[in-house]
Amino acid sequence: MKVIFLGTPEFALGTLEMLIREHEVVLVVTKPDAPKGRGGKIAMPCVKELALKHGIEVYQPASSRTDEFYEKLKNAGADVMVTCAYGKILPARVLGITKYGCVNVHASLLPEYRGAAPLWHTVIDGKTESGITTMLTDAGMDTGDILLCDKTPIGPDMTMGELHDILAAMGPVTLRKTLAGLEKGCITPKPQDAAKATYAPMVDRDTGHIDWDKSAAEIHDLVRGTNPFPTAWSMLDGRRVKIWRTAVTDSEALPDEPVSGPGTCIVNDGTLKVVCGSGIIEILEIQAEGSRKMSAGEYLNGHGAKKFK
RNA sequence: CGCGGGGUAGAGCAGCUGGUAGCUCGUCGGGCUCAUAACCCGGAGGUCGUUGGUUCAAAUCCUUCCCCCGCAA
Repeated sequence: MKVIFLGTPEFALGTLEMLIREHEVVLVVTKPDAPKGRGGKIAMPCVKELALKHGIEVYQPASSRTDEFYEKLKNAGADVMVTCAYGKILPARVLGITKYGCVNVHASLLPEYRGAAPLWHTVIDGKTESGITTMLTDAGMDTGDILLCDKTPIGPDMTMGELHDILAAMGPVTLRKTLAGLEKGCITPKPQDAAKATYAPMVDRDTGHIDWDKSAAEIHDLVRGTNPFPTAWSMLDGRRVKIWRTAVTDSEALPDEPVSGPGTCIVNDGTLKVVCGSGIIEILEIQAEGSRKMSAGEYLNGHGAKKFK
């Protein structure tokens, strides 16, 4: 099939690769180049790099609501549009310009976790299962009819980054089946059960701010759900630290003396544990500002640890 | 030039109002012990990121470059 691909970040890479290999990608639409990283150097989306490597035309509009956008996509003469983490909403009139409509590859089990950041929220909420859902894009936010869905389990210590990689690899597989099914006409789109819908808003720095009043399990889920970005963080004795990896301790090994509430550190034998609203969490990997990430043991060799705030 | 912190023994840090370096962990040897990742004693290990300069003397002040990181976008 002739395909227009709309996507931006790394998550979309595998899917685009599959399309290039097995279909004819006539146009790649991605976000404009933007300042990135320290120093604010301008960088192109990685989807663009891949497209250019294969000599595919790249279109980077600032807005999708213009006539130019509409004309551009319509004139590409594609059979289907595929979106995968594009990052912009498509106006309804654009959705109808291709024979098979617009297929979205979404990283959650719809109708759960509609929206921009399903990967993060799935892990942060402590879910034990996720997957890839392909759907027919409609005017709403991930509200279209479901085509296919593949599931994958989430381990108790899996990070958002790990889930990202798993689902990024599953995306092309599910999409391949979806496109084949659409072509043969053997897929029946199923409406979503709106009553079960949940929403996954964008994550930012503040998403990773640890609230020590929460339970050890909730904090553990936040830590892995924000790893490697935006990373869970807290203030430890007045300095900002990122918490990279944690473990929920099963024992209630409280010290003899009474502790002064959530956030209190328990340092023992090169291990760093923290009292939470309920339960105790062990910090395995930590990073102070201006320093690289290190094990709790290494950190304790050079720093003290009294109280998180 | 977006703002800022930092590069000192294998690891993490202190020293930085100038006088050839110290702490915790690890490591090596010895001791104690029924035993130990515990404890005691002792040792090895650093051209203090790089360049140039100031000075009788620089890890410590100024300068060049390289690298790491936090924040902001």
